[in-house]
Amino acid sequence: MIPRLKSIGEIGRRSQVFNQNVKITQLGKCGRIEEATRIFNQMPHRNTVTYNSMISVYAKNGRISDARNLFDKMPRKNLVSWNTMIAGYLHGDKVDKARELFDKMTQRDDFTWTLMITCYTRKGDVEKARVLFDLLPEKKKNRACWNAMIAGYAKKGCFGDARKLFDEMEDKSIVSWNSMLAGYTHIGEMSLGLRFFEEMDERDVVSWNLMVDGFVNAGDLDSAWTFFQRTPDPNIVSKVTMLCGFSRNGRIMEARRLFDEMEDKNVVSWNAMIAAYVQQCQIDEAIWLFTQMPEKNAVSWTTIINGYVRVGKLHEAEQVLNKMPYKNVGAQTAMISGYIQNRRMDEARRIFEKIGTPDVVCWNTMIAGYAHCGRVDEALSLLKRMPQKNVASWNNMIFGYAQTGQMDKAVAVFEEMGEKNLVSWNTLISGFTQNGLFTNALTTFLLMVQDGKKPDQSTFVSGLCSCANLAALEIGNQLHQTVVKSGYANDLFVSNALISMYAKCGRILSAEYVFKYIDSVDVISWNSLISGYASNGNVEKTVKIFQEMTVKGVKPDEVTFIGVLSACSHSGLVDDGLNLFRSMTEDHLIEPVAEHYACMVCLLGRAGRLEEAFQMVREMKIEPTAGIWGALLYACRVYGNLEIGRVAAEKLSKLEPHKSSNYVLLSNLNAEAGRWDEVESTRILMTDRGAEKQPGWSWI
DNA sequence: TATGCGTAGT
Repeated sequence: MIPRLKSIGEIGRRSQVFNQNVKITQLGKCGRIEEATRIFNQMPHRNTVTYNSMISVYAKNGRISDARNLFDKMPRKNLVSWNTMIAGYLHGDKVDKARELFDKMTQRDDFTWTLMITCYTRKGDVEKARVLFDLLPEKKKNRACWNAMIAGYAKKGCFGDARKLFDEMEDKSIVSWNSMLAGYTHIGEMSLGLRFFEEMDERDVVSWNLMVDGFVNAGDLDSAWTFFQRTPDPNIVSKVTMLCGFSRNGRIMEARRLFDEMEDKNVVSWNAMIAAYVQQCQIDEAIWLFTQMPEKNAVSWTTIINGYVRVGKLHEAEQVLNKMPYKNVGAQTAMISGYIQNRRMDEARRIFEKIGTPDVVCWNTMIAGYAHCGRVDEALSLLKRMPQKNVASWNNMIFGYAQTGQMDKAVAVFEEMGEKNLVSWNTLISGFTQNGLFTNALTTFLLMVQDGKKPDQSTFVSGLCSCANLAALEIGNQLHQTVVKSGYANDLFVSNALISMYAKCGRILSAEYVFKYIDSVDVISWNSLISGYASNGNVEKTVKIFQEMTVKGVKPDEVTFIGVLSACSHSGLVDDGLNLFRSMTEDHLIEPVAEHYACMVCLLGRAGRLEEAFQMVREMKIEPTAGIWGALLYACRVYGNLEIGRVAAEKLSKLEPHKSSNYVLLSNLNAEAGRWDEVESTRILMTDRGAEKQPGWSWI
């Protein structure tokens, strides 16, 4: 009797453990980690599967350290426990940790190998993945390993290597075909993708989804929609893919219709819909959906925090973060970005320091924050502390140095870093351009192309801007041809840079030609053309285009007025200039900046109306810059006004103590007035301050 | 009932 009773108890206990294990896994799949944890903690008996399930739940929900703690303290590990922990590291992007466990294992199965290979391919390190693949004994090489390796190559765009393995593979599965297809669609090679898709022996819903996603990413929403509608049995992923396609193209109504028609909504589809509204800054609708959704996960909370950050409601974002049941790194990073966007670096830093193990995105956000506000030293000290840097970490540092004009250090970082991506090159090139090192910018452009990188919008804009400033028409022309060949001819930013380049190289008709062929011009296009005519000295055309712009309902901005006012100044149209200046402040409510004042001082000064110019400088709301005093001093020199000239020279000697031209102007002014003693003292002052006159250098 | 390969959401 007694043994039988005991065994019934045993059976009951086992089935209870079994059921609870299932429950833990199910809860984990819905992101209900707290409930899973509670069940786990309250279980009177646990077996190895219980621990493995709980580890997997933690790892897949971003709580990798909780997973590891459990792994370390569990009583009896089996091979699945080790594999699950490696899978956790794969999920959390921690290759080194995964490799550490992999190396410690005394026994490995096909799961172990596939996991480790995938760890490397996710990082794009196909070489290391291939080493493992080749090390793997033939009898353990199953389809999953092959597929992982093929997918690794394909995603990196190594179609040759992928195809070679694919052709070698004997028992191809639908996953093998889809892995190849994903390579094409991911890179945006949609014509190759389409050809491969048509060659496929069998297709499943994933194949169709890949095509839809590929077309969405390529911006071809019509084809995406066609493929979506042709999909035999669209699943939730198909619908979310299409929904995001609409959302990314601002077609929120169509996205919403798709969402409303979905009968099988899950947490991802809710999150996607919420994200769509966040992207449109329709935070109220996002919040409404958030309150309505049946299950929320970390992504839902993070999306809402991001939404509030986007519309500048930091206080609300803080409240959401406080209410969030388990604050993951992603959500805290969203909050950090919010503080950074509002220049509240100390608060950003406080949150950052509280996070136990910030991930690479979080570190990079912080570093980028410091770089953007010019606090490069703090950025650098974080970079040094960072356990694992990626390309973006280094890129942020390059950006920081470029921002603060330290191009030598930017170059040093660029040379020190290992793998460089397009952003690394672009950051360096635009850094050179912004710091006036135009030749370096163009040389780097060339090196980049030689390195096999394809220039993009940003590269072309920097390159063209450099040509503009160097008046390098020939290179500019070559760049224009490359722009057309690379398919950026319809890009607004590139077109604007082309207008500017042609205008500054004196080819105003070419500039106008580019302007005419832009689909929808923006204020920058108009400004480029206006400044182009202004700097070519054609005041009639400048004003005419300005009028055309206003007639077409484009609102001029401060740059527009710099162009128009400088044209007036060059042509001596004093009254027109004064009227425009008044219209700018009174009709267009544009607060004048230093450049506007410099134009006005120049305008009045050239006309000899020095008193008015001086009065304008004294009455300006902002601190006069060296450029403004310089313009005044120059005018005083021309008209021999010693009194105002001295004031201007005095200010200039404080603002630019090392610039020789300032002293030369004052000295010439004194000489014309016959004040030879002053001439001498100015020259002594100039030598004392170390301002050397450069031969052949003129103020203009 | 726990772990791997191809598709969706921050």
